[in-house]
Parts: sequence; structure tokens; C-alpha cells
Amino acid sequence: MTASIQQIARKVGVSKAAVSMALKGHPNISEKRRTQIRKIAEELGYHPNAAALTLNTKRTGYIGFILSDDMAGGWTNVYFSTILQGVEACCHGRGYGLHISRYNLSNIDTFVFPEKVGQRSVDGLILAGGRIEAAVVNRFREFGTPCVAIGDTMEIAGIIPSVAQDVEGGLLKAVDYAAGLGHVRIGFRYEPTPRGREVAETLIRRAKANPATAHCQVSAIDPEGLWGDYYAADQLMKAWGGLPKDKRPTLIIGNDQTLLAFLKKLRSAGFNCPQDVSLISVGDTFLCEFADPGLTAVKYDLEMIGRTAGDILIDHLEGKKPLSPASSRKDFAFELAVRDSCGVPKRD
Amino acid sequence: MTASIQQIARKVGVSKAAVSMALKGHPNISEKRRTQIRKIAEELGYHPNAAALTLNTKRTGYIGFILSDDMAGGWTNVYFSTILQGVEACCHGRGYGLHISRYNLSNIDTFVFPEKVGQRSVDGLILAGGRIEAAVVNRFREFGTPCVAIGDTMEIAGIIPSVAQDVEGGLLKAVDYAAGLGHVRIGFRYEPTPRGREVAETLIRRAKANPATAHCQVSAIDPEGLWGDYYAADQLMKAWGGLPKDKRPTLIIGNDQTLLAFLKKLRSAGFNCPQDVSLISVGDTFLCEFADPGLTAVKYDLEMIGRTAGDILIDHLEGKKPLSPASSRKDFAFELAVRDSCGVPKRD
DNA sequence: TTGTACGCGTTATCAT
DNA sequence: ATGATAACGCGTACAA
Repeated sequence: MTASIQQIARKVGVSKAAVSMALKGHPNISEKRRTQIRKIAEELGYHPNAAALTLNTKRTGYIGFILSDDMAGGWTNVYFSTILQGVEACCHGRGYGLHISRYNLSNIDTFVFPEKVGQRSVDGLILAGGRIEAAVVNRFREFGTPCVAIGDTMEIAGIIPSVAQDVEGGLLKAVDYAAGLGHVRIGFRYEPTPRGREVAETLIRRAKANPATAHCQVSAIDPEGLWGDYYAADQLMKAWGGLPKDKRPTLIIGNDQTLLAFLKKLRSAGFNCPQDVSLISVGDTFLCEFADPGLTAVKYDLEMIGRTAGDILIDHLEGKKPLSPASSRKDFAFELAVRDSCGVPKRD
Repeated sequence: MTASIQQIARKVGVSKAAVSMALKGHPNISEKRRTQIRKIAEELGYHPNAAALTLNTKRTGYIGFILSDDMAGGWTNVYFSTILQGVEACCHGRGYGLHISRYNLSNIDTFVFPEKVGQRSVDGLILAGGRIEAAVVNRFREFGTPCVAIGDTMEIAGIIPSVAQDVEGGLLKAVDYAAGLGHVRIGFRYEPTPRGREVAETLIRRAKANPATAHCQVSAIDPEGLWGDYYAADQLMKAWGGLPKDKRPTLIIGNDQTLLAFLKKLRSAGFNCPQDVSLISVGDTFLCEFADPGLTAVKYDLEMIGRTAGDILIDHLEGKKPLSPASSRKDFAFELAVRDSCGVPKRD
């Protein structure tokens, strides 16, 4: 079915080498031979065989995208599928194929080294997830597979480049906006990872340090369950609703999926958004736009984050750049997409 | 970094062939040699090289999932990412890798043959999208790449196996439920493809033929834009709201994404669901569950659809089954997930 | 058990 | 200048 370089060579009456050279415009082949060979190759629908190519170039033309197991929803998680969208666009645009899979990246004890990586069928990896253990990353590195991470899980800082949104910046902007509306008690539902905890602490500290928000009481709402879990809304409802009215945050910051689910819980418990509580999502997927009320959100260009991760990896693979933590990026622009989930707080 | 079979052979002091045989338990190799060789292989972290393997087995161990370009949202489209979830689980479970990409499958004039497929870097393809042209599928077939389609776009019926939900069955169940609640004017917003049109016509005919729903006026609401588009809600609003009150459907059936967006449009236009209009989604993603009100939906196991498509393809690749349209599946169980978007219609 | 050919494309060396 | 020959990379399989 597929024409090999051999068959073309026989048909034209030259050697394999001649065909190979003709196809890539090597000067050793005369003008007319080249056009003749190319014509035949075209007719036979010649494509170089990927396996043969890989065998001597040592490059597969594929990169792998591994999404950590602990991510709620897996590929249906809109936050990550939006990033995937960017990665895929990047790969496609640069002529690379994209191989996707899910593995446990968050726990070295249960980590299984991906067989396909072991067989060297990808040139590099993009690792994504809420938590990625350093030990896991080191397994890949020791094996010699270049890696780039998406998300700035603290465990791997300083090991490989990571591409992430500026979470702290976004949170401060959200708090600032909240303060401007008159909110004082602000709850931040952080993500269930060490990094999530760290982010919460940083936010509290920096909000205190900022004159515009220093009077706010920013509190961390402890998470349970998986990263970005819908079902975390139950727990959030309990945490928030369980507080006496004059202690409850009047505004809650969290991720889109959790807040979307929380919105429903609120209604069924007889509360209204934004009358009883305001919400701000950190990360703006289409869920925020189509929620009702629309969720005010810190909007990052998630596709761009995916595309950037792809570019860093491929630039490295093509020898353009070394792959060091110094290539990390978290300087993406963000803005507040104001919708209808925030209002002026009720007086106690 | 990676140990080749050569290196192991040298280290042990035997031939390449001996190592190859030992590793796969060939009886020609003595017990002790085998264990010895395996031990060394283990120590050196031996993995067979995928390219070399492919070169003589003619099998890559990868399958490709191509999502048509014309799909609104791309990988973020929850309907398809849920299916992807199933495909990925299937591949992972059966030891295959999954390569994903987007190409235009709906129009042969703008179709570009995927380079990676041309290079034979996948063993087979799963094609997904609202509309897949027969001419496009035939290109793959002529090239010799086994294909399975997801969704029963009429253009390719009889060419390759397709795996799809039973749309008509689900629609009838929805109409039946609607009739039971007392709805008479029922609108079905079909998808913007020839197959969508056909589905609408079938639904209307079969609803008429069923005694329980024969009194209903099922009407087709013409679509615009992309398949599953959020922004189709504008047009749906115009079509519905533009009708005189006593002609308006009291219940609308459509896809989850369009209805989710429509829900917002309704509210901002001063309507209420389900008081003013009831909604039923055909296809139940998490969007339906977290919409407010929750969307009553015909629930298909989308992951199972993805898994099944993967199984059919891989069964074929492993020689277990021929790949004919006769392998098509659309007999998946479905049920109505009753939520809060349907009520008793108001009297005119 | 070993030697060797094979599959496929690249590239360095050698011959006109 | 042009093109052929051969080796290489890696694992499989068959003849020796």
C-alpha cells in the first residue's frame, strides 16, 4: 500500500540513496533526475516511514501529554482540556504529533513508569496536574526524557521548567476587586495540595500588606477531595454555611468547577448569589460564562499556557534552547472578567 | 541511556538472538541462561525500542483519535471529551498509546491528509465529529488505515463501523416523557448536519406513529452555526421567542451545550425554566447536572461509547475481528435522568 | 545457540 | 558533477 523508497528506486532505475537525496534536494542529484524522482514519488504517494525515520534520527516527532490521575474529571476537566487545546494547536502547528495518557504523577509510591515512554516513543513530555511529585519527574529525567510541567506545583520548582498562571497575582486582583465592592470577610477555598496551602498563606500575607486590602479578613477554607472537584461543593457548603452569619465570608474565591457546583448548592439551601454571597473564580473557563449568574473570574489565557508549554519543549527538542527551570513562565497577562456573581455585601 | 539488546548481549556474552528469545520465554534458551539474561536486562532497565519493533512487526501500538474541526469547542467540548475519556481508558487498558489531533473531516475539498497517518505512525483511527464525509473516510481506507467512527453521520453509513448513541430512541423517550407531563407543542433543535435533519424527520414521523404521542405537534427548529455550539443559543432564542405565544413550543429538546446557553438567554429575557418553557437535553454530560435548574437529559454512557469504539478497532487490529459496517453499535442502554428543567406546561 | 538477512531511510565513502 | 555501495540503528526470525 505504502510505497517505500526501495520501490521508487526500482521504478526509476536508481539507488535508494539517489531517491533519498533527490527528495531532500541534495546537490548530488541532477535537476532532471530530481524532478523525475519526485514525480514518481508523488504518483506512488510516497511518505517516509516514521519508524525507519525514528530509527536513525532518534526522534519520533511526538510529544506526550500526561495528565495526573488525581485530577477530577480527567479529560473532561474543562480547565485542563482548554490547556490541552493549546498544546495540541502548538504541536499541530509545529509538525509534532501529540500522545495523551493519564498516570499517577502525584505519588511516587504508586507511580508506574509509562511503558510507551520507556520504549522511547515520545521525544518529550508535558506533565499536568494539581500535584506532581519531584520523585516522579526525576524518574523521567533520569531516563533522559525532557519534561515541562504545567502548573507550578511547589514540589518540582527548580527541577524542570513549569508554565503556570500567576495564581497569586490573580488572587490579589480578586481580593482587590472584592475590597472595592466593600467586602471584608473573604474566603479562599484553596486546592488540596501543599502548593494550594502555600498559595493561601501567601495571599493572606500579601493582602495584609496591601493598604487597599489590609482591612480585609482573608481566610483559607480547607479543601478535601480531588483537585477541582465538583463534589467539593458539599464540603464547601458545610464549611461556609456552618459558620454563624456574622462570621461567614461575604465573598468566596475558588476554582470554576467547585464554584459552579457550589452555586447550585447555594440555591437549594435557599441562598442567593450574589445577594447572600459573592463568588469569584480563579481561572476562567466557559463554565464561568454559562453559569447563572455568570461567574466573575480571573481570566487567564489557558490555551496560551498550553501553547507556551509546547513551545518550550519543542524549542528544546530542536536544539534551540536548553531546558532549565529558568525557562519557566508565569508572567501571563490576566484580567478580571466581571460578570454577575459579585455584589455589594449586605450589612450584618 | 537506554540499553539496547546488543548491550545486554555483550554484557552477558551471548548473541542478540539469545537475548531476544530469553526475554520472551522461547524454549530454545536454557532455564539458567534465561534468568541470567533477564536479570541483566532488568538491571540495565531494558525496554525494547518502539521504532525498531515497529519496523518489523508493522505495528506501532498507537491509535489515532481525530476530532473534526467543525466541532464547537474542540477538546473542551464536554460531550467529546467524555467520549475521549473512554477511548483513552480503553487504549491504556489494552496497552495501546493514543494519539490525538484535529482535522477537517466534514469537507473533502478542504481536507488535508494527516502527515502522521501518512507516515504510518498509527495502526488505526477513531474518527469523531458531527459530520464525517464519506470521501474523507475513503481516503483513509484507500491508504489502508482501519477506521471506526463515533457518531452515526449518515454519510458514512455502510462504509466503516460506527459507534453511536441511539439518538432516535432517546428522542422518542424524551417526547414520551414530555407528552406524559402534558406538553403538546414540542420543539426539537436538531444539529446542523444532514444527519441532524434526518433525525428530526424520523422523530416527527415516529412520534406521530406512537399512540401515546400522536397528539403532539413535534416541530423541527432549524439550526445554524457549528455542532453543539454555545452561541447557537442566540438563534434558538430568536426562533423560539419570535413565535406568537400560542405557537411556541412549551418544551424544547436539544443538546446540552446549546441548552445550557439558552437557559441563560431565557433568564435575561425574563423567562423562567421550567415555568415558561421546559428543556430536555439529548446527551447527558456533567453540564446538565450542574446547570441550574438541572437539565433533564437522556443519559447515554458516553465513556462506554468511546471504550467500545476503541475495542472494536483494537479487536480488529489484533486480528480478532474483521472491520465491517456490520460491527457498528448503537444499541447502548439509555435512560432519562430527570432533573428540574421540565414542568407541566402552562395553559394557553 | 549463533549467524545473518530483513525492514526502511540516512549518510559517509567510493567510483565514474 | 552524479550516482552507487555499504554501513548503521534495533529487534525478529529462520537457517545453520
